[in-house]
Amino acid sequence: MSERYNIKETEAKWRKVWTDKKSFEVTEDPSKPKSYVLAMLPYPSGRIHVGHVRNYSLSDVVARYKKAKGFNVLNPMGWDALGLPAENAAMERKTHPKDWTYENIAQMKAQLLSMGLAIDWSREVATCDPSYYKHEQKMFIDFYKQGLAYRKESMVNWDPVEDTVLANEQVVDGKGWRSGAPVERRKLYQWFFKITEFADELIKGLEGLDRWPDKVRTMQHNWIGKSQGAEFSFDVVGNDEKIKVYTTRPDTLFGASFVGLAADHPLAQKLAGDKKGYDDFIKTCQSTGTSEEAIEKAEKIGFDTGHKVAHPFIKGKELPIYLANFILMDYGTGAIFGCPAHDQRDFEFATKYNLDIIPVVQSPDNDPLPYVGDGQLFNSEFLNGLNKEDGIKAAIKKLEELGIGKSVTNFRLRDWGVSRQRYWGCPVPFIHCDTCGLIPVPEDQLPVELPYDINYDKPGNPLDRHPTWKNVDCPECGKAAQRETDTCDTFFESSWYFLRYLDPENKQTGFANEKSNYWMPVDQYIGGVEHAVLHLLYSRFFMRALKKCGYEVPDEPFAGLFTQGMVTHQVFKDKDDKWISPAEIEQRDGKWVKSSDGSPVKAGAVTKMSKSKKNVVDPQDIIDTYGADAARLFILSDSPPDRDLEWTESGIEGAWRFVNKLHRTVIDSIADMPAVDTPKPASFSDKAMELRRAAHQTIVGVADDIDAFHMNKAVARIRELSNTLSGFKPQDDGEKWALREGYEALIRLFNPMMPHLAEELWSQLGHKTILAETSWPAHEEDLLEADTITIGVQVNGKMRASITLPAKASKEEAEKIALSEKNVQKALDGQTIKKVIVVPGRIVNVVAG
RNA sequence: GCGGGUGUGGUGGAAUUGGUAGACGCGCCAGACUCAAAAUCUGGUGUCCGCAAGGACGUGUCGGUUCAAGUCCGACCACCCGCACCA
Repeated sequence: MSERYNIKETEAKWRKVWTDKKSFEVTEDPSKPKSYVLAMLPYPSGRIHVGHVRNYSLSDVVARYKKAKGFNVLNPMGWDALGLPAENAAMERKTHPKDWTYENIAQMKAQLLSMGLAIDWSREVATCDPSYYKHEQKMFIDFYKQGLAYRKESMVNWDPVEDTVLANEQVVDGKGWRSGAPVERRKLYQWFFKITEFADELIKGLEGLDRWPDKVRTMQHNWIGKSQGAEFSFDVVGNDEKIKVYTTRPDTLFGASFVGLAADHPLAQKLAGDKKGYDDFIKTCQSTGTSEEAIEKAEKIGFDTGHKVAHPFIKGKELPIYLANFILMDYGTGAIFGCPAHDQRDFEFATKYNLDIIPVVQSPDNDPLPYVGDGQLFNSEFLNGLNKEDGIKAAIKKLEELGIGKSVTNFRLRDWGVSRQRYWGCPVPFIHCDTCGLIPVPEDQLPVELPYDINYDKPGNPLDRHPTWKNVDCPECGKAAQRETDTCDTFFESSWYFLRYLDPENKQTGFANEKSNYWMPVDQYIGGVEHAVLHLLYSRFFMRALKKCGYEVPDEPFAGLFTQGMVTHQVFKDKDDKWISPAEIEQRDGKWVKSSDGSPVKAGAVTKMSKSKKNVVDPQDIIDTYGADAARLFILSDSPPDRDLEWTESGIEGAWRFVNKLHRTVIDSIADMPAVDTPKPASFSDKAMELRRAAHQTIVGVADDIDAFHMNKAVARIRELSNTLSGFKPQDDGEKWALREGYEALIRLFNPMMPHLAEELWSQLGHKTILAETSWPAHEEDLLEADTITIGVQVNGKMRASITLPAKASKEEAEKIALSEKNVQKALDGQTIKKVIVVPGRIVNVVAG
């Protein structure tokens, strides 16, 4: 009987071996194909969560697998260390964002190390380090010089009590999360990156990303939201003002019954500022959140300015001008014409304010209004009889002839607002001088470092009220000037970090071009689907922007992308209807009760892990109890990686049992195996051949599954082969040899998932090499085909029997065997056979009647 | 509101992309070992009828195409996620 597997000691032993041998540290090697495997870098919150374990288990499988397949694999790790949570923690716990962050990094690094990841830690970066953000300050200035960074006024959520800008997530039910005061919308001067300059290129680039999930490409496509339409101006009746509108449906212009302006449209104040109720209306609009969701969901309200515009096509017709809360100043021109008969929102608005609803498009199926589909135009003078497409063209042509409009391409994509009025971010490297204006910080004065001595006693931005930090001499004229106190959105850091890994020693100039040329683009990027748009789009924008500034980078940063699903867990409530952690409960007689006092517990839905619902599992507890291999295995089993994974106690226990069982059966089987490197026998028994086929088919199957990210299927195959091997009792030398061959293959196949156990067993089997430096097992082509197969036989499409026949049997043979089967005869019951369909290797279907 | 996704046994999920639905795992049931328990091992396990052989039903719902549909087409239903200052 073998000794029990000592997981803790063994796992630590092998991690030390990998570290000592620097197994995962790499350099550029042009003689080998490279593979840059990258997991999204974590935010250092303090503890790793199960989502991290899933992410890094996946990237580790890919990294180890690719390495075994002969690739020069780079798999780095770093810390997305700037951001809001550090400041919240600092305020709550009277600590400093920097101290809090670095403590968290130390803790989380220890946790990640315990997972046994094949990471090149020599390249580790933390984005809060001035040696990191120095480079982005340089980039920021480069962007500015190329016209890719600029300042303009923009709307923010403003907390009037805290005197600060609020993130959308800090707005709860329209109120500041801390102060509880109703949130206002305010305009502020802010920095923007001109992502819209590349809108078209970013759409076109999506076509080439064939190793990205379709859904992410679709989401980005829709996010950029290219639309073709017309822009034209209405004359305001009674004064010289013009209102420029954007529309994708100029063909419905004869159905227009009003013109709508965004509440913050430049003309709004002028047209309606003196009217009764205007201030209240603006206030109501400002109390709505700034998120698109909040605006779209809010009840559609309007304000009649009392002014009118002239219809450009219909002489003498005038349309009322309304302010409306559903019109976005950021999209199009911030003004629309409303055609209630053919637009859902306009329809609701017109119904509410009793405006005309004039149908001009005939629905072929007489659909009810509003009808947004294609159809023949009517009530539309020169457009009558045309369809939508031709109508749009004709309407634009007319607008052009009248000299009031033109065809335009519009994007939903807005420029990226990067200003944050917070401390724990990369300082925007600019100086405001009363004489010289806005001046970039000279390169030799970079980085602009964050001051350490700050306080959170007062509301607002700590940089803004710091006694000395913002005082600086103007680099141009030398007079007293002030630093920009805005910091950057933390998406800035994550937009280029994968370049920073490529040249870790070079702290001065960022990334060297030769090195980035070797490693870029990232071959396999892995992370949460929640980044489908922002982070992944910003990174794509960055490559193009950097290129424009002369940096040598590819257009597309990530050649392959995989987005993993969330990790979920069941939620529970105690007898007082309060959320209760799964760690505090247990099952007794099939019912959930609180462990401490046996009181009843209600089981709820399976949802995303969240602290507030207390359904969070700490992976460190799991690793400490079951070991890293079991944790990794569980998370890779069962659920396909792109779908949500439900965390269950029984699941992790099952994985742990398998780890132990593998260890036990391999150790117990050593006695049945020949010594390591025993030459292959000349011949094998049928039983041995069957075993060898199973092993070789599994080698190919697991590789295919990993290539396709079907880790759950790869694990299932490994378990199948393990079951086959553990039930095999060898009788002769050939069978013994086949058993060793099978186990050695098995160990190499599960090495990417359970690397500690694999190394241990590999060494127990007598190998002096380590698996981290051992190749993927080779397969023999002629062992991939079975010699007999079993296929089904249908009669009139219903399964009636299954037959076993040689794999190479002809159609005729298959038909003959099928028809002679007694259940087939019975099902035929003397009917005439009309047709027999034979799909070789698949099925026989007898059609009779 | 807009956009995206998912739906198969008690349960997580397989199904070579139109060809034996339920691989593999979890759970459950029975048995072996044990004074007992744990661990481990063996067998069973979609539902209904049947002692069995076997039969009927079965992939969210309804309809269609096909020799053959979880897979293709049409219409619905339910749930989940994202929406630009969370990372």
